[in-house]
Amino acid sequence: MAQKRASPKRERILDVAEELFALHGFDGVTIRQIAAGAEVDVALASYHFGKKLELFQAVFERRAMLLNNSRRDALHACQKEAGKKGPTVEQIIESFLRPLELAQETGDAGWRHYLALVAYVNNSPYWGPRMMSSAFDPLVGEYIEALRKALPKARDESLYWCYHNLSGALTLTLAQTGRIDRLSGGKCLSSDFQAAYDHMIPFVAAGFREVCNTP
Amino acid sequence: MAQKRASPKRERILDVAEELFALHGFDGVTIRQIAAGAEVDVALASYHFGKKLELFQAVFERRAMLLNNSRRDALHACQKEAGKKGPTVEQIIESFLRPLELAQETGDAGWRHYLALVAYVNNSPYWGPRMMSSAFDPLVGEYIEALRKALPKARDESLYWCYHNLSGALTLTLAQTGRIDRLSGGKCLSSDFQAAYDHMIPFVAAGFREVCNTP
DNA sequence: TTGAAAATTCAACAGATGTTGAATACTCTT
DNA sequence: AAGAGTATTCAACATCTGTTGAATTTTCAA
Repeated sequence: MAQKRASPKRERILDVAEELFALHGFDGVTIRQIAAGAEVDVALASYHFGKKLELFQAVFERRAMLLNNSRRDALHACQKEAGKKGPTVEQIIESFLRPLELAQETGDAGWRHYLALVAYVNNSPYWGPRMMSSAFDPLVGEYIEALRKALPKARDESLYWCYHNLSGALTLTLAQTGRIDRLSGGKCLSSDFQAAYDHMIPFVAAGFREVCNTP
Repeated sequence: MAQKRASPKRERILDVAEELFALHGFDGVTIRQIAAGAEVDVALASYHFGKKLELFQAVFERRAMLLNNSRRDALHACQKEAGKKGPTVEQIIESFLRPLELAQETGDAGWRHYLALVAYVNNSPYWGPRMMSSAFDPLVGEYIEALRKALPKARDESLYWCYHNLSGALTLTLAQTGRIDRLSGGKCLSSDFQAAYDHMIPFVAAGFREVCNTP
């Protein structure tokens, strides 16, 4: 049943589920924990979303399109600005990463939780193939085409493996495990997405150039 | 109770648990599923390992020391060979990644499952801080010191963020989600660790140089 | 205000879950 | 072969799980 009236408890269920699924995964969270966190009866989750799996998908899809639109706008903007010769590798990667940071700047903790959930899904051999490709692959294809244009000598395999490295570095960042905090003795913070991207962009761009410019 | 006699069923429990935990995570696997997979009674897991959490830890620790030793040998070997000036960034990263590949060459599927489990743990905001640092951080510290010596101009933050990028790219590789297979239309295979490292080593080395040579 | 539709709660189910204590089978030393 | 120690199974528990149908409350247009 589609919602007909504003139902704040419905949103609270999504918010709490988002946070808990990101932290413990699909099987590590019970409907009762979500209901308790949202201060809501257990049955309400089923009423609004049906099965547990459908709630999980609803959480995943709620912000997926917003994120895709934000990224697509950033990519097209830098393509328009670069003109006929096309954007540089740095500009393309920047347009891939910075939208994630803007989402954080709103101060909304929900986006932080959501990105950790995407990291969980993307890194999972079970959920990854089931949920990532339909939601994100089309836009990723656009990015890879843009990168191919910026790196004309690149072989296909090199391009995909390089994107894989970018995706991995990004995924571990979004997961916010706090491991770098301890490893660096507090010099680096998992919560500091801006610092992460400031270092990731030149790192990844240099990697692409090294691997994709030398056939 | 420590095992006093050779008990093949005990090993089978560890093998099956390794595979299932890697695929579905700690909460996504039941003791009964593990017992069924190992063709063993449910109670046997408790008899050998105690609580479910202790079984999980036993699986995680079984190969941790073997992996650490293999990596430490590789690092020390390339340090010895390089002499006083120390190994290059490529050599250090090679000694970090190639042992993972050798573990696969034995043909033992167990190592493949184990590495996917490490990826799951490392990417988890819940398990990462609890299990990774005690098992792997000491050796990671050695690697970072070696990298610092090879990149004398590097600031601490740069060094840690670059290692974070390396760790992320590696983690997604170990997870073997098969996403790159679909994305590349079969040109790249998640199961091909050698191809992954062949591209990852120059990619990451170039990234380190770019970020850590320009203060 | 009334009444219907939507939102929410209540109560309960059937099945699955981790764990345990007692019972049985196995293995090896003497 | 006897027997002690180990490995394994059997049977059962209390608790928790997702889900559902009925009852109740809230919302809002007429």
